[in-house]
Amino acid sequence: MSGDEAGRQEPPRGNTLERGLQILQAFRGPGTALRLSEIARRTGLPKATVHRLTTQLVELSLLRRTESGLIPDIGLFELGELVPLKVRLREAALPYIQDLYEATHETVHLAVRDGLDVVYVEKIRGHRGVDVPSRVGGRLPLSTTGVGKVLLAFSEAELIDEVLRRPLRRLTSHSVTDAGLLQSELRRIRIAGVGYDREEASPGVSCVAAPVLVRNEIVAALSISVPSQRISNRLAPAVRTASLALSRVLNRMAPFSYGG
Amino acid sequence: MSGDEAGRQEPPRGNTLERGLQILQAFRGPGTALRLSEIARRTGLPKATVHRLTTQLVELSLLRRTESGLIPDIGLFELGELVPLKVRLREAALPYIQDLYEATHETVHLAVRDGLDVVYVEKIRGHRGVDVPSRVGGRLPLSTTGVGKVLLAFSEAELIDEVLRRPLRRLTSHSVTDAGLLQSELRRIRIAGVGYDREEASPGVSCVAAPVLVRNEIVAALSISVPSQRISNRLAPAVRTASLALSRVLNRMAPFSYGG
DNA sequence: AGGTAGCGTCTCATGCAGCGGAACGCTTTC
DNA sequence: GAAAGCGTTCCGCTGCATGAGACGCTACCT
Repeated sequence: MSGDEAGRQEPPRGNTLERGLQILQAFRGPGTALRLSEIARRTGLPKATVHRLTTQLVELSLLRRTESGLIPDIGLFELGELVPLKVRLREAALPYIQDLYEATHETVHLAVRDGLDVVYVEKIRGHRGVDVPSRVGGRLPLSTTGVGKVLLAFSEAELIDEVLRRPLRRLTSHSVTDAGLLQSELRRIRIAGVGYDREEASPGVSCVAAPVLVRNEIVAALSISVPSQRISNRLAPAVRTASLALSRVLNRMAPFSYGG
Repeated sequence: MSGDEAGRQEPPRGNTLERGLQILQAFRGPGTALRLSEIARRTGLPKATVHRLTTQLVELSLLRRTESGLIPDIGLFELGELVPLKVRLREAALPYIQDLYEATHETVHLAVRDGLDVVYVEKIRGHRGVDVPSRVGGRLPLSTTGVGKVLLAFSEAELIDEVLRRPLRRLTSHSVTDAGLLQSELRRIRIAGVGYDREEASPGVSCVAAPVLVRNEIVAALSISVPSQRISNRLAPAVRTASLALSRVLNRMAPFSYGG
């Protein structure tokens, strides 16, 4: 008999949509352009299948062929801009983000929570701003960033417990990995209305973050990231002012229109 | 016209990916949240099919159910941020866009060409900036906007002819609809290195645009939009400066990395 | 009350389109 | 010349997508 005792293989779930998505998500890893075989490797799909599906995706303008492989194309970008979470929230927040940038000339972030992750919605940077490794559309654990800790601090106790129960991931040597420490820090954040990140996500970079609350529910967080030596106590009031102003504006909008 | 082959009406091509995309694209129209029946109407797909596919899309985090209908969800946003055209180009351009904003405090646009359309890649706005109806990810005809005319002016003669051959769309009473007029304006743009839009896309709004050229090929355009009464001759040099600086930076990057 | 229109959901027989192992032709590398 | 990697194509099997239609529900009319 053939030794297929492993039974490892997924029962062939013929879900075309899911497979198409798998292929697109393969581009989340390192590298910009991927060759067909590389996609097959990352997704675990047979080469012939990847070939067929990518051909379709190219026709739909979601992927594009270049000499160095396939890359996500403009159609995918247009789809992404249909998401109210992104569009509406960003639109409302942008003027306040600009104020913040102009007052400090540092890198500004706008982020929301999804599951146990921070997802960055906007990132504004000038020439002088530090280039933190965050990416719009990228994810990081809640416990390792300024915005993450703020988003967590104002969430329901349930979610906080969930995070504390799990092992805390470490991005730098300064990352908080002790549950007790994190817990007391969350308490401090709730009182102060501001959270800090001291090189916990990226070496040499500190940041100050504040919550955006709508009807007492947290919907987003704003932050400023600076090289640690440039940290100053005039940053917190600036971030706090912006987050309060944005909160006030969002209160007047319909909840679903910003993705809540 | 008669060159069309017999296949007049699409026989039911069982292309799941295409249908999934159709459903997502239904959200391009007016309205944020769509009910299932409305999606069926817009796409022309049977209700049962839409039901099945939307269920899958929800599982994949591309759509989300709300009480007022389905809306695009965070997963779709994340996919959109995988597109180098958006990410790389934006990343490189952002500092210069910020300079431009800070110098003028007006609404700044970054756009590229796709086919015969302008596609907006970035839009930065403060409190004072006019709220033009453009949307990031949105499309407008090349001939009706400042960025569009600049993108066209520096394209191959082939493309220009193609546009001139077709009827020119009109967005306001000031829109250029005469091919001869447009042609001479394109010539002026090529000489001056700057293009103008005098209420041709939106009533009361004028704008100044400049090309971003890499190795003598146009890859994008920058613009500033202002209420017509605020138009001033110090805008053109500012836009020109930014576009030249950005061009210089992009020259040092690999072509495919910004979607070229 | 009934009547109607709209909504989302679920079923199920049918057949066709997705499936993927395998073979192919090509280039590059050793 | 062999081997390894690439993208492409073939083709028979079958499992899944398909969509008409029934169903239950709510809302809003008579």
